[in-house]
Amino acid sequence: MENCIRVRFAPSPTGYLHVGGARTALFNWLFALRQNGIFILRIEDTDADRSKPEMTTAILDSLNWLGITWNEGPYYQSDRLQLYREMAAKLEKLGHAYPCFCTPEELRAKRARAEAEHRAWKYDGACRNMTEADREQRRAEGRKHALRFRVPQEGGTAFEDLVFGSLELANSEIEDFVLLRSDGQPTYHLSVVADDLEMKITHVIRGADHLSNTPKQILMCRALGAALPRFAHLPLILGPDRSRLSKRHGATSVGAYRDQGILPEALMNFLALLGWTPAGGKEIIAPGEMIAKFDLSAVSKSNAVFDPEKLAWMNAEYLRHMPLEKLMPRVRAQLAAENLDADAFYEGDGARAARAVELLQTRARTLNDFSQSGRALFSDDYEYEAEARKKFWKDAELPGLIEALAAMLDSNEAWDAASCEKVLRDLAEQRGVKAGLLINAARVALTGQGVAPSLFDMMEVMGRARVTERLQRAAQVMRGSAAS
RNA sequence: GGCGCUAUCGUCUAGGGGUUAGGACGUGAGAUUCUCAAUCUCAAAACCCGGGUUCGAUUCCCGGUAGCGCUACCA
Repeated sequence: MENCIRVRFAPSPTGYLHVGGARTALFNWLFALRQNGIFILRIEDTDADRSKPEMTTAILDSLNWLGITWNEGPYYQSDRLQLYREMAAKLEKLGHAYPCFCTPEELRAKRARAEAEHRAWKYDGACRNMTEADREQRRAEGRKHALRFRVPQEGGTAFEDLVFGSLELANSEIEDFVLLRSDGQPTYHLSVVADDLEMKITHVIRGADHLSNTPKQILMCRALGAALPRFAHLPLILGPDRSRLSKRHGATSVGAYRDQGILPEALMNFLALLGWTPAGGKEIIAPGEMIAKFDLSAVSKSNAVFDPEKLAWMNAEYLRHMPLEKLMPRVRAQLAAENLDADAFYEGDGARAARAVELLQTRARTLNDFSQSGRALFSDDYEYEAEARKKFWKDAELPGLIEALAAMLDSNEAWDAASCEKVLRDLAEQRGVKAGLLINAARVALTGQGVAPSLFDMMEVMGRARVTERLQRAAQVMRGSAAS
């Protein structure tokens, strides 16, 4: 396995897993599976102030929920500080790094001044060419120092990105960046290179926000005499206003979509299509097919706006086409979260519970719809929507008609959708009213809503006792509100 | 500001020197109908601008513009 492909996803636990991170994880995962490689999870928690352990848990949960699995890790950078210090020491010994005694305050001041004078600011190398004697003296004074990388002043750094193609940056554009903070903590640039090298990462697949960091990391690899990994940068995911996705765009975390009733397979499919088009152009695509078709060279170079509308459509698509036996457990879990129990409601008749779910299936956009707009199919505790009452209960004859309907249904021999429909249509004809009047009024009676599945299908599922009871109750309510 | 990257319908995208510039979401209209979905049909909707190369550019090159990224002792 010497030439094995190795990739990693390296989130920092400073927040929840957002959709951009999830997409990066997904592409790494797809690539690893496609190439028969190893997918490593690494937690970049070197910023002790901003990292939160509970965020790590949340990130792992989100990845698990999405079905993105890893072969190694999670590794924690905070456990690997020794490695970074050793690498820093090696770079310093080789003359590729030097101590910098400038304090953050001094640097901030210089930067502010440069900005005020509209000059471009880059670390000025104040400590770059300090003599060893000077360094010793400062150390003797007890002054803390950071360690900076000595960037070559000549030439440029070029690399071939698997997505963006050949790129080059003049070294003069790169400042002597910090490797080790004055408290001895490594910075991102150090730890990322140390880990990618030590973990023998072959392909660095990450967000395009790291594009401009890449030359720095390449310079470090070269200084160390190490082989370079390949790089593939992914275009960023933007909010509807084309700015980088952030909290103010509403739901951006994977967990938020889970809470909205989005299916993990729908979110995965949707994310896969953000920046990548599988050959063949089919949009609904199962993980196995994604893996088989995944190709970094087919990844787009331009940023993509996250469109929740399309996600919603795709989720509905998954909901509609999911086999009932797969859907049921998810709906049960969703109902349970709302303290509803389909099986108890249907007295243990699983087939009827499933039939109820089926009625809602083509109409549901999210899993949450089953307990929300579908509530009356799983609970006797539901409310009549004011708008529905206003629209469908306004006819003065309705209370009598609905009571008659209840009575006729109650005494009708058969109980199925077709016979319920016949009873209702016969009644409508007898009384000389349109069937639609009764149907719509009855729908509101049975569900409290103007919008619901087909009335007769619902009657069949709910059963005689419940239907007649709900109709009678509705007639009472109609009378009550007419009187008041 | 400096440096870099990117640029096809509102959005995700396909395509590519000669095409009626294709698909999907969304939008509009219609069919169906017990409401709403689903389903089916149809429609409107795009090559950022300016130069060059070429018989011919949306496609290739250059410039502009715009958007985004980086510009931390954040990652």
